[in-house]
Amino acid sequence: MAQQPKPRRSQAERSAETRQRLLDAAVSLMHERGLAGTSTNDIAETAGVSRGALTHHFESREELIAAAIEDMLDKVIGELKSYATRVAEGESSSDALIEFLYGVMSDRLFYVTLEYLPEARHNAMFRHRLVPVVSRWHAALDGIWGELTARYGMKPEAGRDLLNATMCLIRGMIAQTILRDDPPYYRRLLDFWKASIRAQLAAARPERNGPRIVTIPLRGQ
Amino acid sequence: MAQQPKPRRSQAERSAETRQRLLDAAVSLMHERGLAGTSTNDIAETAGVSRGALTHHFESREELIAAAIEDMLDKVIGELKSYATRVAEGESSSDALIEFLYGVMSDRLFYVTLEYLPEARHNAMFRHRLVPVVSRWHAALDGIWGELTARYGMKPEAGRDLLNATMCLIRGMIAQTILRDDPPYYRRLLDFWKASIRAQLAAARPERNGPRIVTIPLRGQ
DNA sequence: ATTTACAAACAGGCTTGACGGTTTGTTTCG
DNA sequence: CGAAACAAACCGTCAAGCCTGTTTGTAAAT
Repeated sequence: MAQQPKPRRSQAERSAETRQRLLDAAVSLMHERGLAGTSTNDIAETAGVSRGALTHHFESREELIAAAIEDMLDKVIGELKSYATRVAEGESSSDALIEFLYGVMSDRLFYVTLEYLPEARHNAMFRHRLVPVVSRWHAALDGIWGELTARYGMKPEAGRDLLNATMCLIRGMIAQTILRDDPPYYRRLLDFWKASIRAQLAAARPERNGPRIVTIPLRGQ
Repeated sequence: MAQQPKPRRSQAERSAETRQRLLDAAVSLMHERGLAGTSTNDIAETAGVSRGALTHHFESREELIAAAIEDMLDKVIGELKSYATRVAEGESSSDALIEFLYGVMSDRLFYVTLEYLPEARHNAMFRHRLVPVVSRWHAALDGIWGELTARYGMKPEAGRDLLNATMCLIRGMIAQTILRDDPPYYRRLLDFWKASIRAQLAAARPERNGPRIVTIPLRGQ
């Protein structure tokens, strides 16, 4: 019989852990069963706490869901910033960045987003609660991308267009995976996009190694 | 007292109208209140028929929702095909096509799609029911786009990449509108994309009017 | 001892699918 | 043709299930 591990945790510790377990459970269930299929009962059970504990920590289901999304996004923003420092140290290509972004989005992030977007669309309270968090996420994205495009001597505005297009493309791809299961298709599309970005970045600094893709049409002139 | 307009409709006519009213109501409500906020009660009320009539025509809520989506998609496929004939007659540019596609998607189509995608993701029956309809939609898209790219002498594969990227971009943009209300942003992004497509199409037929966008970097060489 | 964290039971509301009954249209047959 | 038999469309009600938020009770920390 092992000694019971009871290190007499402080209230703050107990509380924080319970809260975190609930947040994690909420995100996992949203991902696995969808928002509609995620009841407060399920969340409490998955978290291994009672429903009473849940109602103690969160005023309503909506509040819990919003907090869970916020927590998820903050963690991903952390990942993004740590990646940004690596880019700043010159350890990244546009290909790698696109691959990284697609990885982050398709791991769980955008599938969970697809779960709560409808709710955000029809529930103003919920939406307003989430907008600032999403803004932080975009700011973090802008930072890392600005780093990259600046290095290529690209104008910030043009770079931002490229970033925004990239993110929209990734969103659209992931949304499509739900009704079209075709990995080679997505692989091909992502490679196509990486090549496009490479070409545009190369075109942005013609003084260095010059544009390689755009030279092809010159034969015709 | 006006004569009651009772042209003694046949059973088939009565039935078809009731059914159609239910389908239309279901799509409208999905768009306005979301899938979760659309009960069979609401649908029957909006359609102006009794709930009994609803259960008579559709075995279950799920079946009704699926039929409504199918109906919506089939109608849009119709629009698409009629647009395709206009393209075949040479009455369209890539700019106009992109604008048309964005218009179709953002009018209702993709917002409704965002409503049922989560359900499709977690409900295999529902998903399998929808896959063939979505395939028809993509086939219609391929047709119209192939028409356009062929006219520009572009290889079918390259053209398809462009189409797929365009559709994913549009999907991602529309998804983003829910948490980012910023029309100029979307306008700008769409214009950016139209320019990109124009450049790629121009590059595909250098023998005609030659590439205009890609000539800029030549100064540096 | 008092506040905080947690637990369990409860009540109200909503939704879906099922069922019996009614109206309307169609077909059969004298 | 006309009535009767049949089938389809339609209506209103009901019961079972689930979910959320509330309330009441207990244990743990300060």
